[in-house]
Amino acid sequence: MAEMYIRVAEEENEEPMEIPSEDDGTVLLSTVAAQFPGACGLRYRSPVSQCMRGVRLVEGVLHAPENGWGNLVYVVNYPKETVLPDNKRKMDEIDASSATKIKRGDQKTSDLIVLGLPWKTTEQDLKDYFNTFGEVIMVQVKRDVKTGNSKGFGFVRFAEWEAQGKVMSQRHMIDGRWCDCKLPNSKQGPDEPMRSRKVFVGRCTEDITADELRQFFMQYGEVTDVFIPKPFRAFAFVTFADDQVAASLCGEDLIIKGVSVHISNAEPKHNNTRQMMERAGRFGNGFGGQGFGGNRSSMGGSSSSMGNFSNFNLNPAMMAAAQAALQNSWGMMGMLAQQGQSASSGTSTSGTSSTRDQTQTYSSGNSNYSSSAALGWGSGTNSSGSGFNSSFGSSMDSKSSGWGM
DNA sequence: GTTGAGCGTT
Repeated sequence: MAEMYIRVAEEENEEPMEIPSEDDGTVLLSTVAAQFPGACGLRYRSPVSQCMRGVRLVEGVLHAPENGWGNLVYVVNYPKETVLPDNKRKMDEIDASSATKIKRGDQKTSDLIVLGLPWKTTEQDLKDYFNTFGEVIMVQVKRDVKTGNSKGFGFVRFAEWEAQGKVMSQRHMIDGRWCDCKLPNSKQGPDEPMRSRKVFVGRCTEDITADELRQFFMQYGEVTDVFIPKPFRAFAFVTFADDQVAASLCGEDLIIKGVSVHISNAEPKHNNTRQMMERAGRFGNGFGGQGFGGNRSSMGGSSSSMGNFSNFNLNPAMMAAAQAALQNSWGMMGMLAQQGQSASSGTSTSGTSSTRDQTQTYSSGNSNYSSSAALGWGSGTNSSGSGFNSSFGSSMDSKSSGWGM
């Protein structure tokens, strides 16, 4: 497709500016932001539905609607104003979010996790499938060491960034099942603590599909994930590329397909050791976002960390115990309720929902427990943390925040 | 009916 121009304006009935597309017919968000600083996306009024529609945005690349860009006027989206206590920080955040940080050229590919693979899928199958998107330089299917059975997920790596972007932007039918490709947890970029990119969407009705949610929320900014629990539970999660967008929606009641849904903060998912460690740390003793494992640079500072441990009544042995307890998702309750039972997993899939027809029992080395009390350190109640509030407000470096939702 | 699946033996 040849280069062309699309018409972009700040408001629907303002005079549009012509913005160049790329050779492949896409438009870079950075190109838009060059004319409209701070822009985070585009929307347009659908001639058919007369509703505003979001333009698909993937990895900083805007994709034309189904029938091409046409002659429509596209309206610039900006992150919604958020109420923050001090102005300076707000300015910083707006600067950082203006798409200027999307540089082309230094975009290296990384492994992508492929979730939902059929048990029978082999590495050769994966390679054959993904080769249609670009040069595949690595595939893996993760298998149980003992049995050799597939664990139902794998990894793929492309030579080209563009292929990676394309693959992450869609779902994949592989050997008869829908699969999702995402950045693995280990590769998720640094994120400030307490700044979730994900929102909780309450009061959903069953007829609202994942795709409709994505289409709807695109008007506010790039949507990177949509999750609808299965079976139906009247809520969903929507993840944005930009935490400001997520924050700006919290507390709102929005109307989707005539249904009033309520947007609020997504509580951290509560099954990850690192997350729970940090949580536990804050909860119990005001040790702050540092966490126990301490793989961050700021920790090896001058005032010895051992000194800290004794101050807070934590010695390495206790940490090891805590670590062990937190390895399973029942935490301390699990330690008390050590009667091994096996549990079989339910099934659900992100994106457009599908069914995992092959049932699987996820049993790990440490047994699963029957106790049913989920640990309640979700809502950051507790007071003891005078040290807590002070610690995360300002600029702690945060490699992996553990907020990795 | 308002808080989610699964994440890498190197």
